[in-house]
Parts: sequence; structure tokens; C-alpha cells
Amino acid sequence: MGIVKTNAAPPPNFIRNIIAEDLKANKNEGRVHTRFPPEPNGYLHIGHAKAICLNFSIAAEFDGMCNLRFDDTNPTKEEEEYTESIKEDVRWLGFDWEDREFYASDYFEQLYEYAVQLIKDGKAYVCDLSADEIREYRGTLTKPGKDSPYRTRPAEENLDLFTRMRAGEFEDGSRVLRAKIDMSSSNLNMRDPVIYRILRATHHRTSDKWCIYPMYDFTHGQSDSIEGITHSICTLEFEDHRPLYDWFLDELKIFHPQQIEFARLNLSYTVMSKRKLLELVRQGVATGWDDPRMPTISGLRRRGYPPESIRNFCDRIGVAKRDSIVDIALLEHCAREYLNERAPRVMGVLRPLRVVIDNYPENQVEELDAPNHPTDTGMGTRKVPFSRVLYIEQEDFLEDPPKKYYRLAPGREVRLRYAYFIKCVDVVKDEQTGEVVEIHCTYDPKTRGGDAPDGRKVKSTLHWVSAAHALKAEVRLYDHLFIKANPGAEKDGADFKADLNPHSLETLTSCYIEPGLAGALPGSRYQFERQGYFCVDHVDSSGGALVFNRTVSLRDTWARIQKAQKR
RNA sequence: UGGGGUGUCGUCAAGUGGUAAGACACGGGCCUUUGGAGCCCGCAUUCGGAGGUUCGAAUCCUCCCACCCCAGCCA
Repeated sequence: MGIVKTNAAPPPNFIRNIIAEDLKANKNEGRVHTRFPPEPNGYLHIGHAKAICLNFSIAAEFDGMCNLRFDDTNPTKEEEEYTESIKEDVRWLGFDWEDREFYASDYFEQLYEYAVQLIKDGKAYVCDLSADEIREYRGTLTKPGKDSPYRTRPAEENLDLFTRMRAGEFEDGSRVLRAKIDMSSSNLNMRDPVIYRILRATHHRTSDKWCIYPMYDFTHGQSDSIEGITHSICTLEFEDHRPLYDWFLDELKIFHPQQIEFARLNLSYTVMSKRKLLELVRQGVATGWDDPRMPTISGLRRRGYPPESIRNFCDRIGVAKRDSIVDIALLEHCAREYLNERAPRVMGVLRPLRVVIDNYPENQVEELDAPNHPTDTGMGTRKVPFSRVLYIEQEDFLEDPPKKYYRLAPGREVRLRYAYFIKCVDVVKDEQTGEVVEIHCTYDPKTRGGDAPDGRKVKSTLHWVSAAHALKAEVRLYDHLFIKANPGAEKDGADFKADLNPHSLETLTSCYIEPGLAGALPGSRYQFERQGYFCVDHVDSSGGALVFNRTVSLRDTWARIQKAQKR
């Protein structure tokens, strides 16, 4: 079957309903066969993930199959690099197309034969009009087009010309093969569409074998037909093309898949078109397709999103026909939900503040026990070293705390997670700037492990790290790529890049993490307690130098309280 | 102003003539050695609008309005 066992059955949607009905009516002898048909001209993004999950999970649900097929009909835009990345991404998402890896270019010979068949049937003709002329003859949305003077060429002449097009006798763009349909159709796709063009470009798979290439519209439906696809699921913009695909299939008298269209995914605070994504990459706004701020699969992977969380997201957003923008908060929620269960807990201080425990013996080091997960005891425990000099988070100490601030302040006692209660007794400031550079505390030896035998409570628990033992690390904090939910949508013709978030990346280079993280594997994911989920960057972590990408922060109630207080 | 689509909570989205699921977000409470997690509660008298049919309409009919897609030898 070729499908990874994923979540429970995804929720129903109109496409599944249609297929269920078809099955009930024994259409296609009860066979369900889908396909994911990317063009290898860019990297996959989360919108593609929606299509991938839909096609593969439908196949799984109805005991069918799902093919991977590259729609590689335009050699000027397509590259090997892209097909490799696409395969990697689909695999990483957890899907398996087994031996059904196909290319539209596999069908070039067959497609050529189909074209010949159309010519012989008087349903296609070679047109000598230039591109500009074809555009003129096409008419407009409100005005019908007019027939090409070459429309009435006899079949034998068309056949001869088409053969010679293939043989390379004519210049690029000098002639074209067109379907003979209806120049006055209200559907522009039916106004004698071009189905073959002369194009001398080296194809990444067929090399220089061809100098004519079929158009997508002449390729897609027939490729589905050849593969026996029962349900061709695609996005809304192809709804207008369906009559054309139907026309080809009917004229050619070949197996007729059923096309069903759904709305593509839009996510708030990002962009999803390959064109825009490519622009961000080319102009260096993003460091590459796999920049962790990108909505690409490779970007999300590098950011630390587990594939399970993406699949779950795709199940939850539903499938429908209306244009919509899904709140990116749902994606983030899916990551938190999965990671909360699976990510080992660890302590890391992002913006260190030095803490000296005055009454702790100078050279003493204790190895304290810390569970790797608050509820899943199966994840075991680890030792964390504690000593006289520690680092805590700068924001966890305030000399003059506002109302509802529970953390450390002069004279106040808090708990260091898995360690001791400490009380702040002194503050050292920079004489020039007045900035707090170090604080002094005392600890209560009787609170080892974090509980006071006398039952006294503290209002907060802080994460920490032993200065002498901590590892230095770089941490990259990410925020939404754009400051607008729908970038570039405010005013007409506005450049979407005007809405870029200037603070989408914050790099922290002097973070301290607990020593147990030494040798953490690239791609491994942790929760830094009280901070968020982090993933070891597999590109920039090298040798002993660890670089962490923040996947998502934890929900931050304190931040919300602060926001409310400001208002 | 041609054709094809779509309009249900802040955001997604079920619902297909029997009286508005669910999720995220948001608000409140409980609990807590992560201000995390978890648990509980609240959150559309109303389905783009106006008429009509019906005992009964988000669902059927009529008209209107808004938004999206199409004039590549791109996919």
C-alpha cells in the first residue's frame, strides 16, 4: 500500500465524500488511485504538504495507491536539484510511493502519438502565428477570439509539419501545434490552446532528445489517464481547465480520471507562492530554501517541526473550496502538542545573569537528579551539576518588580528547578550603566531537590545552569517572516516584501546550556524548560559548536499579563 | 461589463429541509517543582443581504451584494 501509518482517520471532507460515493457505486471497479504531481521547479512548502497528505491519506483510507509524478514539461525551469529535494521532503513527511515514481517526460513519446492522433482526426493543427499574434487572435474575456488563418490546414500538411517540428527543421517559437476547439468559447482555455511548442532546451531527464515539448494542459490529464489515476485532485485554479482535459480525454478515447479541485493553503504571516519564495531566496532575504523562517518543508524541518506535527496540521485544517488563510498559530499549536509529549526537557539560559550563592562551599559540586520529562517517567532522569556560581535568565530577576511578577527580586525567595530555594541578598551593578551584572543569593541546604521540609512555598521556579560546567551555545530565535497576516495585500500592487518582519531572526551567541547536551545530534529536539522547543541546527552545528533553532516558544502567560498591564 | 468558483464564530471548518459539531485563538477558574502541561467553564437565537416556498430553511426558489481565478508558446 505504501503508506506510513499516520494519525487516526483524518476528518471527512467533500473529496473523501465523493470518493466514498464513487466506491458505493462501484466506479472504477472499486479502485482508488491518486497521485501527487509536483513540478520540479522549486522546493516543496507546507501548501504542498496539504496536497501530499490529502492524496496519500486518501489512498491509505480507501486501500488504494498514490503515485509520485513529476510534471516536468518545461525544461527551462526544471532542475534535478528540485526533484531530489522533493523526494526527500515527501519521504521525510512519512510517505512512500514505493516503485511508482513517474515523470511526465516518461510519456513524451506517447504524448506525441496522442498529438498525431488528434491531427489525423482533424482536431489539431500547426499554427504559424507568432506568440503576439496568437494573443491578439485569442480575443479577451469579453470578446470572442478569431480563427487562425492556419486553422484549416489539411491533416496531411499538419502531420508533415508536426513531424518536421520534431525533427528540428524549424526555429524555436516559429510554429506551434494547437488543438482545434472553439475560438469563441467563453472559456479561454478552449480557444484553440497551444499543445506543443518548439523549444531547444536540455531536459534534466531526456537531455536533447526533444526539441518540442508538450504543454502542461496537454500533459497532465493524459498522464493521469496513463497511470490509471481514478481521482485527480488539484487546486482551484485548474477548475477552468477541466473542460479542456475532458475534451482531450474524450477525443483521444482514453481512460478518464475524475478531477476534483480544492483550495490551496494560505498561512498567516507568510507567503506561499513558489515565485515569492524563490524571490526571497534569490534576493538573499532568506538564507536559502531551508531557511528556518521559510514555510518550505526543508525550512520547517530545519526549524525543528516534526513531520508528525505537520501531518496533524494538514488533517486539522480541513479541505474545502473556499479561499482562506489559516492562522499560523494552529501550526505552532501542532508543534507544541507533539513536542510537549516527546521532547526531553533540558535547561538552557539564553541571556545569562551571573548568580553567586554566597553560602555555598567554594569548590563543591553536586550532581542533582533531573527527570527528562515531567510526566513520562519512561524517559528517565539525568544528572545536572550544581555549584556556587550559576547563570539564570536575565529576565528572571528584577530589582523593582511590578505587580504579579513572581520571579527573583531583592529579598525574595524562589526555587531553582530540581535544586534549591535561593534568596536574593545583594545586587551588583555596572557603575557606568547601572545595569545589573551579578546578583548574590543564599541557598537553603534543606531544600535540596526543590521542596522545603517546613512546607513553605515559593511563587516561582527558575531554570539555571552551573557556570563552571555549562556549555556555550548559539541560539536562533525566530519570529514570523512578515508583520502582516496577509503580506502585500493591503494596497494594490504593493510589494509583499514591504511587509517583511525586520525582527524575524534574533541570534544569541552567548547562551549557556547544561553539559549533558554535549554531542547532541543534529536535528535532535529538546524543550529548554520555561523557554520553548529547540532543535540542533544540522547545517551550522559543527565540531563541538552547538547551534539551536527555536522551533516555537512555550505559551507565555507572563507575557500576556504584561501586555494586558500595558493596556 | 464573458466564463468558472466561493460566501456558516476573530481564524479554519462540519452541516445537504427538523431547529448551528469540532479545532485554533480569546476570556475565566482549578491544579502545578516549567507563569509549561493538564483539567473545567464560557465563546454564532444565527449561517453575505433581501424577498419567497414550507408546520419547519444555513440547507429549496428568486433577485441582489462581496470576494477569488482565467486573456503564458508557465505549471
